[in-house]
Formats: sequence, C-alpha cells, structure tokens
Amino acid sequence: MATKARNADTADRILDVAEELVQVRGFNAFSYADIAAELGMTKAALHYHYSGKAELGRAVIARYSERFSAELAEIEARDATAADRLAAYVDLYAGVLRARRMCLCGMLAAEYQTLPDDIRDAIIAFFDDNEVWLVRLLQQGRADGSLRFDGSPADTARMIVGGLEGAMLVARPYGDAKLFERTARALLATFRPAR
Amino acid sequence: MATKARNADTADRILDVAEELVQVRGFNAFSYADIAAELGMTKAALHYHYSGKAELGRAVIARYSERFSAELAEIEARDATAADRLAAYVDLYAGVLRARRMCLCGMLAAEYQTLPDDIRDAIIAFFDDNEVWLVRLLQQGRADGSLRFDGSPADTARMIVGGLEGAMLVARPYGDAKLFERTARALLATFRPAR
DNA sequence: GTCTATAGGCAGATAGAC
DNA sequence: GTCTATCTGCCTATAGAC
Repeated sequence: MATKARNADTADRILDVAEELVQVRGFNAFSYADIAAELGMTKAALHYHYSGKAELGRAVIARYSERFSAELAEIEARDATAADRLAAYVDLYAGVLRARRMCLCGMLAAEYQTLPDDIRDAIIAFFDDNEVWLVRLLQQGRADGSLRFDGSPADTARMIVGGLEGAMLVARPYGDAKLFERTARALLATFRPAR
Repeated sequence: MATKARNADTADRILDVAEELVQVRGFNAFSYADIAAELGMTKAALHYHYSGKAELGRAVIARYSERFSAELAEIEARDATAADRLAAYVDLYAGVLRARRMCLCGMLAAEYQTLPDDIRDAIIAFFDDNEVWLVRLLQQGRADGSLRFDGSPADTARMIVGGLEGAMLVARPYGDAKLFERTARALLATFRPAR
C-alpha cells in the first residue's frame, strides 16, 4: 500500500513546513499564518490537523527524533569502524547546515525556557539518545584503537554533541557551511590515534 | 563624577532586565510589558529611553560586547600563560551558565534569521572579536609550549568558541552547570601539551 | 520622565457553512 | 477537509496630560 512520496498527505506537508520554520526562525518566531501561506491554505485548516501550536511542535520534534534515530541506525549498518561512524555522524550535522538550517533540537534548546513541558522532555530525550549512541561509539573506538580521547566516554560524547551544535550555531550567521566543516574537522582531529 | 552603582539610572536598569530576558528567553520571546512589569513602570516609559525593541536590542548587545571585551583585557592583565588565559576564558562562559543564562550572542545567533540587520552585524562582530583574541592566545600557547593543537589557530579558535557555545546550549535544558564544566574540561584536555 | 489611554496589527484559536 | 468570519488577547508604538 505504497503512497506517492511526492504527494505526501496534508498532515505531513504541514509538518515539513513547520520543521523548516522552526529550524530557520525558531519556534517562537513563526505562526500558523506562515504555514498557511506557504501551503496555500487557511489557518483554520491547520487547526483541523494539529489542534494548536504546542501539539504541532510535539509532532515536529517526534518525527525529527525518529528520523534522526533511523539515520544513526543507517550509519551503523553502513560503516564498520568507530572512526568512520563518527565522521558519518558529523556529516549528518553538516547536511542540516548545508540546508541553511539549525539542528532542530539545538534551536529548541535555545528557546527551552519558553517551551511547553512535553516539548522540553522531548529535547532532553533527543540529547540523551545522542549521548548514549556516542558513548557506545567511543567505547568501541577506544577498544579497537581507531579513536583516541582522554576523558570519560560520557564527557567526550557531550563534547562532541556540544561542539557540533555550537559550530552550527556560530557558522549559521556567517552563512558558510565550509566554516562548519573546517571547525568540525578540527574537532575530529583531536580523536586521531597517532599524534 | 561618580554615580552610585547600586542606583544605576533607568536606562541602565532597563538594559539589565532586557539583557537577562534575551539570555533566558530569547529576543523574540519577551516584550516591553515584561520589562515594565519587572521594573514597576509602564511600557510608555520604556519608549522614552529606547524608541523601539530593535533599538533596545542594539543597546543590549553593544553593552554586552563592550563588557566582554573588558573581561578579555582583564584576563590578559591577570593571567600570564596561554593555558591559564584559556582556562579563564572558559570560566567566563561557566559564569554565564551558572546565572542560568545562555551567552547573549549564542542566543541571538539562534534567532539570527529573524533579527534586524544591525543586530546581525553586531553578532558577527562579537564572534569575530572572540576569534581574533583566541587566535592570538593559541599562537602564544603554541610558541611557549603551554598549548598543543593540530589544526590552524583560526580553525581551533572556532572549535573553542563553538564547543563552549554548544556546551552551554545543551547543558541549559538539563539545568546543570556541572555538566557544562565537565564538558568544557574535556575540551580543555585536548590542549594539554603532554598526552 | 512617567503616566493614561488608545491605536493598529497580528497572534492563536473557534464556530459553523459547505 | 477546507473554507469564511470572528473572537480575544497581546504585541509594538504613539499622543498628550502631568
């Protein structure tokens, strides 16, 4: 029962637009009117699919987190060594920035204090998932010698997530994806086994 | 002609409140009404001191950047070695997070796409200044052997700024300043000369 | 410098026809 | 499912009295 990907149903197209708006402008800086205009429909129609902005936000982050998890699983299926997997992880972030977007959860982390409780929980869960995945990666890399680092895997995992989120945050005003890539390479270089 | 610091004039107290609101909630998530309520005055009075929200934003970032520059100069006056200066630089960020705030320019970087042009320019200038200062620091550290790093000073400087901004961004949802400090220590550890 | 009062606009949201 | 019409509330901003 395949549906045409080109012709996703309305609920999905709303989610697509909302996701982009959150990543580019932030949750507090877009309105139902923006989405309605983009899709050529009215605000009232949006309320039929998502009862309010908070619920729309929940749906956006839920889909984003699922997709991110799927991409992590894909990396594990495709790349064998810890070093390759880490490079692929960095590429996920680079792809977001090339689309002139901020990481959804990085953007929402900035707005954290203004967001409803369940969205806050989802942000925390996203970062927790990333940390768990990276900790396993780092343990693997330390064991097989493909990654070198001094601190605990947990602190190092947070250094990676923070380093990439921050590099995106700072690179975006410059509108320069290459800036991010050079910064990320400097971060990756600290994990090279032979120095 | 000294004025009492405890009794700063109204324009300064407005700036104090606005600065905190931007750092905690973001520029798009506070209003003149919030500031007026906090200071026990009316919105109209605020407009006497700052004609509009955009001008208020300009004033906030201008004062913040000046203060930040002064703190960098203080570090150079107090700490001699590059390693000590870098540690003190990290402490600046830690202090902001302990006050439960995000770096002002990190927050504004997230909101960048929604901000007026002159505020955008000020954000870029802030990061440029930080990079310049860190590049000099890194060159000094490489020369005197107190800091070790592989990439160019410029890329490494951006790795530091990004790493600290991102570590703040991610630590703030957890409401845990210690989390930032451990992450920052992991970052600093990559600069240790003997590994 | 600070107030009251208010303008004008846009936000999120709902009712009810089709 | 989508529309028109509308509500209520908050936003930024201004006029004018004190």
